Amino acid sequence: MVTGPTASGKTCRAIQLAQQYHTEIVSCDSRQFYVELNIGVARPSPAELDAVPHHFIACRSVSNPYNVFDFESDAISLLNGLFKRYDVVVAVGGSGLYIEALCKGIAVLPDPPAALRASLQERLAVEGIASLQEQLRQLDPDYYDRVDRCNPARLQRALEVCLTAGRPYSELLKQQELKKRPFEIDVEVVCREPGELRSRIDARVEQMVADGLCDEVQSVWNLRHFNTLNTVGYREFFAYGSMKDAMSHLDEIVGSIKLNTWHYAKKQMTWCRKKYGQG
RNA sequence: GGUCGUUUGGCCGAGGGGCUAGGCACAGGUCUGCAAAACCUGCUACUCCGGUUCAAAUCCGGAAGCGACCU
Repeated sequence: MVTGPTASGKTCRAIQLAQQYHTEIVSCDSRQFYVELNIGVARPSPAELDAVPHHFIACRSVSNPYNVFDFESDAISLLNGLFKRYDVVVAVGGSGLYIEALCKGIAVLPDPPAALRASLQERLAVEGIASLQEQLRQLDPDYYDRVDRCNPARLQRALEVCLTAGRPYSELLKQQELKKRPFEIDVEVVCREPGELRSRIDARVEQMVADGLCDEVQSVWNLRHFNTLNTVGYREFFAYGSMKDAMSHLDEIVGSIKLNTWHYAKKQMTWCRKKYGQG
């Protein structure tokens, strides 16, 4: 497993390893799954994809979103197949949660009905966060004690599971055992000095623009309401009402993309530090 | 040289005698189905020197910087 912050050189390292072991690559990148997203998510180049067989690149549409659970089951069945042919398989990605799911498994939880999700969303808007907090406190006091109570996303998630299952979310999580994978996992974190990483990010953003990022954004403009497009490199354009409007502020957009990418990289480093003691 | 105005943290920016907004940046962190998401914590500044006052970033003088206009 090759991981690390964005723009650290994971793709390159993964290809190098895959060639060394004469094997294939499984991508664990929550944005490179999508066929519509290429330049802005730094998908490996055609030459790179050609050099080593890659899985889970451009295999889905933004309008048909994916989630960690789906990824975990797809990845495990894929790996079961690959391990019949290879002793080693290279996985690569910077999406921490996806990597954790692949390495350790993820709880099997009931699928909440879409209507429930929508109604929680509406309650949040109408009644405010306190209402969700109070309900969670009643339905799952244990989880209430340790969640980020000000985080609507977590509150909603916990509530939708509690309400769908009829049991506390924390209890369902506790029942999950860590899966023992039928293979060993070595994690390699690709590290860079902060200053160097920042320069690499800036240079990569410039390159994306030179490679046609604006055209790509234009091509997904009508898909912007999909959450998958709430992504650095795209949302900075969507903040403007139209592509034309955005283009007249391109310098500012490029500046925000660089900064937001840096923020993202820092969060990834925090995650790697906690999970793997590096980064 | 003169007149008027202005000076708030790394940056923007409110306030305007005691309670020291807010935002951004920066630093650290949380994490089991939207994760390139969402959220949390830290960071106490009022140009300088005097004065008035129990108390001054806030009022009064002066200095310096900046700006505008005048000569």
